[in-house]
Amino acid sequence: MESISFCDCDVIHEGTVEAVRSTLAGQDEYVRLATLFKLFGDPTRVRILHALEQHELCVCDLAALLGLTKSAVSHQLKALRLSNLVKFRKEAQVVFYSLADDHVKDILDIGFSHISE
Amino acid sequence: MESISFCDCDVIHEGTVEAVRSTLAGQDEYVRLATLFKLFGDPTRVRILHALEQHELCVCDLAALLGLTKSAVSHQLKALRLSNLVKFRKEAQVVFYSLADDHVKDILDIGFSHISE
DNA sequence: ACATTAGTTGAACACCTATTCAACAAAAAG
DNA sequence: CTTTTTGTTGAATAGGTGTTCAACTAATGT
Repeated sequence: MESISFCDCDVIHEGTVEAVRSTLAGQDEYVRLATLFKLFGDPTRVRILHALEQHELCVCDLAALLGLTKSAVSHQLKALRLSNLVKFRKEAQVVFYSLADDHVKDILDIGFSHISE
Repeated sequence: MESISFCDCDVIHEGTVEAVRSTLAGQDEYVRLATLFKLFGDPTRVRILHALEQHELCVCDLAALLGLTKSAVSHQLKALRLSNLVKFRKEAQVVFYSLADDHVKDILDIGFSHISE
């Protein structure tokens, strides 16, 4: 019993596992990747993002469009803002939100194309 | 006060909102979209998917590679299987998992390219 | 037959998350 | 100045999620 117990089983395909291991990224990268996709993993947020893909909108516009409270929209926009998926400009007391860059649209598009098959 | 209260505010840019509304998909589509992205929204699952992108692996391989129990891996693989993101073949008592199609790799790639900027 | 191993499963647990509510700041309008 | 409205925020609550644990099946080997 000299084997280091990485897991609860005798390892099977050692060569393959080591080959794959050398190609994997660090844990941090997967956390960042998951954090990104998690933002697309909520119906309300993808609706907000898809709406903003069409046109810049203020918080009230989004609330009216999606049937939500301003508070709910604002909370979600904060999450999207902190991850740099949306940007905003302030005009008087109205805050207009829009997509931060084309990457967001690309991710939405690839998702749409996947679910329609 | 004859206005229908879609939300807790007087609506602002009615024309824009209606224009955007006509381009949006049904709620079901956003739920499906979010369900898809949610599967990529967990560090363990994206590590599994990225490993399977390199080579097909059995449950023990994945457990050893990622430092997880077989149970934890199996639970995640079940979720990925039910959404048709991975497929499997059984050889004796060993179950080999691999990516279901190239779409999975495409989604991972676009995610990686987004976080590296 | 019996023991061992790969894999699955359901329940339990702790943790996270999305919406609601109430309170608040800031700008506009009266 | 006072009121109204957009927008943000923090606390609270309810629902969802990932891992662990124990029990189980199926296939292998002795």
